[in-house]
Amino acid sequence: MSPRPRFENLSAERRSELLECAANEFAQHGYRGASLNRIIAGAGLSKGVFYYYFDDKADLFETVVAYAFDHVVGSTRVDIESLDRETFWPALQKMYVELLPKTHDLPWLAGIGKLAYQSAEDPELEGLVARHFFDTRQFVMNLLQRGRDVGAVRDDGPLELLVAMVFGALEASDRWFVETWDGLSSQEREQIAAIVFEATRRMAAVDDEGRA
Amino acid sequence: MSPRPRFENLSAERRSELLECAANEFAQHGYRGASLNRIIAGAGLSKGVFYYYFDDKADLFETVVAYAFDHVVGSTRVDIESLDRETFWPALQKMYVELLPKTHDLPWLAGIGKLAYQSAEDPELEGLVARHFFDTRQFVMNLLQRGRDVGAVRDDGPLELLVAMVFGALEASDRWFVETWDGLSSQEREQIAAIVFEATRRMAAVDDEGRA
DNA sequence: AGGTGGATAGACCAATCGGTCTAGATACTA
DNA sequence: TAGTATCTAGACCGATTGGTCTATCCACCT
Repeated sequence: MSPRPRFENLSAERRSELLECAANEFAQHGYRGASLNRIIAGAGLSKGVFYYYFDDKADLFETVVAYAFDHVVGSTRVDIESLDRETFWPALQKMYVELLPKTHDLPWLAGIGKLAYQSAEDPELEGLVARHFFDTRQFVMNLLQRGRDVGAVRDDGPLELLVAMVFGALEASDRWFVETWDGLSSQEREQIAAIVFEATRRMAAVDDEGRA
Repeated sequence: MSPRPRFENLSAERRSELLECAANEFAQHGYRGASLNRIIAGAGLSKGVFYYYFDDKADLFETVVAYAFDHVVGSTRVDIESLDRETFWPALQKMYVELLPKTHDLPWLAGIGKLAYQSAEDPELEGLVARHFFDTRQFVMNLLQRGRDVGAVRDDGPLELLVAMVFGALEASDRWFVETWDGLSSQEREQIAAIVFEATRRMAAVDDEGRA
């Protein structure tokens, strides 16, 4: 009865086709606005087969969110404890530039991330996406807390606020990047990515680090 | 036949009740996800009276957006040309702290702003909200461009990118503020508002200004 | 050949969607 | 009192929604 094990039996292509088709629909129209019928038709499935693999719309949404989060957090591994005052920001920069191309290759990723963020408050979805969202948020919180402990991150305000602002700025830059990506040379991309990171660091770093 | 003049005849209470009810619904569920029936019922109107005052859902949405934008831009007047290197950031700070309480009193404001932002790409809504959105964006662009001209704003990247990041960070901080507002003393509010502004300024200011 | 369970297709359902239309209430004018 | 314009109410419409159910097909086993 549980849909997930069944779904794993599907061929990887059909799985990812459905998931990315759904991700696009969700990213474009939001959870409620997304049409399940459109997703199913778009992925070339019949009603029957969809409901054979999934319980309902919410189940699909959770799977999509998990799929998206796996793409991101699955590719970022950092040993927080090993970071110190000197290595903190360079390590984050490395993480950022490695992660950035993904948001272009998988343009729905940013959309789903934003959607998970805002739908964390939707009562109908509460608890479904909460875990994934909470995990990621917790990871970033731990990261910045470590930054504070080693004296690399400012500590003159609530940590949650700082996390929110960093997320917000990076999300906005991602959106800009996705729109502009094709018109940029790889050289420009690197250059601008450096600017984005540096600007974000200025916002979050302690005063001493605020200078280049 | 045009709905706007008629709508102006309604009592101010019923007008704002409908508009804010609609704003909440739109902010929560997005344009497509918002239920017109729910809005109408929530505002205590009948189908007939609604369609007597409005053409359709899109018309209502545009009115709501205009209502929200008026609240914001109507209360901010700044003579861009008069800003110079010394007065630039202080003037913006004054603007910010005056604007901030509004996002608490009118919590749907931030939601509508974000919605207008993202629905500017929805083909069905194109042109409807575009003007309001474009005007505001243009205003901020002009503002930061002036900042560049007088040497107060960094100019090592695309201006659009900088605007996007500033918007993103401030929007995120707004969201945090709305959630946390009630638990803060007015003293804490001022203090944190100062931190938020200072962090944002660090991101956008030229290096010399990055220091307190 | 007959049986069994995984997989698939699509007709079908009640509920809801945005939107239309008619009937009537109210109020002012002639 | 009859007429007219401004409102208000809600029944009603076709389309679409998320979701159910039955029939069939196919592979494998005996």
